[in-house]
Amino acid sequence: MVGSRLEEILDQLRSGGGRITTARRAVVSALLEAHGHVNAEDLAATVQALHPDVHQSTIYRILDDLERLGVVDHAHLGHGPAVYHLTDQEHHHLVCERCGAVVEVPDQTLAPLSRRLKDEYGFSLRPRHFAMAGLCRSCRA
Amino acid sequence: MVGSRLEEILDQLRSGGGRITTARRAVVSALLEAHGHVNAEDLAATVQALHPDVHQSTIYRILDDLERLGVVDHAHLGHGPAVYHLTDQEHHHLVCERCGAVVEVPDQTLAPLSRRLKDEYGFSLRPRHFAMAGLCRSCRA
DNA sequence: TTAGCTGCAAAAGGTTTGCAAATTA
DNA sequence: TAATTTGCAAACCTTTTGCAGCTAA
Repeated sequence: MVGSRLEEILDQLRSGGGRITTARRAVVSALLEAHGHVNAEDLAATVQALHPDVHQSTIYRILDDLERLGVVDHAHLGHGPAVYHLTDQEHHHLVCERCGAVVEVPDQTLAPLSRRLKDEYGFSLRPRHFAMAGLCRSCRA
Repeated sequence: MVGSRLEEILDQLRSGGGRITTARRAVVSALLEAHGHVNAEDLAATVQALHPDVHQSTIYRILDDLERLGVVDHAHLGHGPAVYHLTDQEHHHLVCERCGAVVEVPDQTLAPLSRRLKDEYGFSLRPRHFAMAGLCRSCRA
């Protein structure tokens, strides 16, 4: 149920010392609606449909706050703007360099690589933050 | 020998219908000197040390041309500017989200993942284009 | 009441573009 | 000479910031 997830997140904000404002409620709702990756502009459009005077800069600030709380993460899926999503909707992104299609892959697909990088380089992969580029099925000639 | 590699690349430019100019020669030299990833600004600094009036926009245009020729590739290693490198200096990048350290890993480390993504998703990974984020040995607490 | 948010406007950072002048082949 | 490149300035796009006013607690 989405409503309770909303309240859960707002509670996290509250207990992190934050205040519940219209803008914050709206941004979290929009993220929940988005069901995946959204960029700040689309998020703004969704929020502003109901609350026209929520400024884009406020949205960036809220996303920042949520990210600091660990509720939201963002990824760079190509040359355009970053995309944001709730951390419980996590998945890895494969982005087609030609057509821009985004393929989502589950955690366990990256797990072996992740283990190897840790063993060989002491590096803890956090593979959600950046997308992996390539060519999708239909674009690779 | 670097000089011949330079001529090789200039030949590629020529046979691609391009002209050899001071700016182009200087950018390719700077790329050869760089021995790895450089961002446009650093590249500009190197070029401008000898040719002060080569403009930054010219450098972007040349990098674009070289990329179209397949001689150069770029990657996004974090939130900052893109970094460029010659395609024969290819390697994958692991970037520490905390301290910015860049670890280079060889192709074959990514090969199993690459194979799997192709099998399961029909996706051809081109993993050089985007860096993989995480925490380096000294930063993971 | 008062710390914390927000709107606004302006700036920042990286990159791209239009155009006229310079240069290469 | 003709077509490409270049320098410059200005625009662009995404994101950040300073500040004064507003609002949740």
